[in-house]
Amino acid sequence: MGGKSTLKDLAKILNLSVSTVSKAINNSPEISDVTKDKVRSIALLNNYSPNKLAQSLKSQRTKTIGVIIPDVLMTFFAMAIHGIEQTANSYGYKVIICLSNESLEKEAESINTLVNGSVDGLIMSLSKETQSTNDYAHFEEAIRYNTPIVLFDRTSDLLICDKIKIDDTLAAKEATEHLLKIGCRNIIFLTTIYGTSVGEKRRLGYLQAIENTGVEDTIINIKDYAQFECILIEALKQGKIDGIVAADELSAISTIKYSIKHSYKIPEDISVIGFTNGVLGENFVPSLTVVDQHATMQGSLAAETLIKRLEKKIPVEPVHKVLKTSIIERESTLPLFYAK
Amino acid sequence: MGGKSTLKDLAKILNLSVSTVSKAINNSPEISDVTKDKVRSIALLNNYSPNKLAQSLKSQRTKTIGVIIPDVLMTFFAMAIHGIEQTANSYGYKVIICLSNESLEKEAESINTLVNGSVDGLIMSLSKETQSTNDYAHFEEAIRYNTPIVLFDRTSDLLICDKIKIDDTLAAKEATEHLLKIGCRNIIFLTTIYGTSVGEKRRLGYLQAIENTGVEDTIINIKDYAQFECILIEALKQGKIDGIVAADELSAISTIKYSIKHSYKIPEDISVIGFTNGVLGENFVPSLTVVDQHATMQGSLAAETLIKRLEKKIPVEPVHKVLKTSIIERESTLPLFYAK
DNA sequence: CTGAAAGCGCTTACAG
DNA sequence: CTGAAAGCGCTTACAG
Repeated sequence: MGGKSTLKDLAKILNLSVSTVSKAINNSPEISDVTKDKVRSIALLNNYSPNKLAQSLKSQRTKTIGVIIPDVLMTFFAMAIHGIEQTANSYGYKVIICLSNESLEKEAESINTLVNGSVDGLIMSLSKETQSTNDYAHFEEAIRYNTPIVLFDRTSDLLICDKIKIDDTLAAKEATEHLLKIGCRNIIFLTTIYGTSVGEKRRLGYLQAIENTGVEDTIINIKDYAQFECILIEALKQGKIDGIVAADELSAISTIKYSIKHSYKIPEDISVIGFTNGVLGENFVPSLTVVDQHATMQGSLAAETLIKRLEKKIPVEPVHKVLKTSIIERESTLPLFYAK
Repeated sequence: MGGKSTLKDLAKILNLSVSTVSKAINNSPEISDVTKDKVRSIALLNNYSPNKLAQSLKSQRTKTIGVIIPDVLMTFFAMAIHGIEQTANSYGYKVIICLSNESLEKEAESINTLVNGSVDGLIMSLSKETQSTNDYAHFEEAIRYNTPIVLFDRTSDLLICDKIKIDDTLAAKEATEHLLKIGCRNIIFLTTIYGTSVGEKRRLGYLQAIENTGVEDTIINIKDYAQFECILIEALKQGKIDGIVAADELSAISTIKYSIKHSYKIPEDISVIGFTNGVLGENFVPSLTVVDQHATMQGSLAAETLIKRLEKKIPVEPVHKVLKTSIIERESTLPLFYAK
């Protein structure tokens, strides 16, 4: 009644000491059942609930995990958040979210504000800038505070910590091989996420796949969506492209969109495969064949790993989990039995 | 060096009292410049940064705001988060995110865990279940704790607090009128968010728009996406539908997708208008004409309002801000000059 | 079985 | 200008 009640308030009402009340509420075996009952009913009556801040200060644990990701608007990260949140909650943990907006500085700020008492641990996917400059000085703070970090998706070999990811090289290799299998012979790799670890590895996988197949390698790197159409169409004019591996969801969709606009038929003329199993690709016409990176699962595993680490339920060596990706065949690629 | 340093640590090193060190660090005028300098250099050397938990316990302010939304995967909410996060950060606030998953129970849990010390205030958009059962008992806890709440988008008249929203009725009316203007005469309203305040209001706006125009009202309410195609096509067969107002982004896209699949031409046969200006509608072919609800702006305003409320920079009467929506004309509706 | 005391890390009114 | 003391709300080792 009228604001939050504290242990002190209850103690006064009950004519007991704060310690006794505390123990009663925490069901300590030290306390008699009679007292426990009395305390509990008064606690209920006064809607008592312990102050989390005070508990955290005492226990040095917040039961909160910090999540720092580049962007909520990318389907992949929205799905990952979903997984993190669900799993964290099931273990009784809350989630604080910070967005780096692909900026190293904001990533650093986020680490610094979270690390000092606000969270027990961190789940991160690195910003573009961090990955391209390879500058990890801003992680020092987290290390000094002994705050465990779990990296997912966009990870780095220079950071020693738990990691959840997919084998991007292998995934892109398989995606490219899928195009080869259905008969594509002029396959290009298109990326708008150049500079990220995953973009780089996917490029590598593409190159590995076409090695010794006689397919020539063409990498298209688009920095600005404003020039997407122009660059893509120019490339399509060069050779008779029949397959495109796009490094993320939106660029795959854009590829299809502009190709169709310029009278290329998808998948008859060009088969397109993308990354991330999101609503965008699922609902597009033609629907997008994608490499499923199991975003929700990555998030969920990251949360589980972090929590087990915090609760010391896993061995000290860093966890390095690599999820198997799978290809979801949809309409943007020729079906296998069509194979020329 | 080796873990976090506290005021006590610094005091010991400096041979000063904890109080003096605290004041020096907070640049209190009570302290001499010489001492301040000494304290600061030692603080820097030991990477001292104050423990947020302890500060919060003392000041009874966490500088954190809790956000409870139904779903991150809906573009609208992802955009809103983006706005909230950005604005909150610019004011030096952190953001804790909880997802209700459209469930009243989870919404209640989130309120309860956040309200007790973890956050200074709450930004919420109500879950479907909360809105359809009209049960607000779980808000009691927030009220008792005197935690200010700002509601956005999915609000309720039964809750007295700050609110940021759009005029959904008017927006749907304008959307429908847009279809009328381009010549549509058989317009249906399609919704998958029946039971939410916004869904209901949009339905009303549609009805208002067609009143006295001779257009017959047809409401299609789809509960399960598995039946979307079937229900939609059945409806299209009934009459010669030439316009569809869809209550959200995904249902608009699905409408277009299945219509095209069944050989209807968009927009030549049917013009489709949806809600939310997201990547999905923007990149679809044909691109989607939408009512822009200014999701990011709603989030940003919600954050600003909450923070001003917390810092007592606005009058006590609840803020009720209604954003003007705008229609973004794209390819899924006939252009105006085509009007029959 | 109950309570007084110390302490988590900080701030601030009060003395000196 | 500096410091001792109290307190934010809790927990827990120690006495009784």
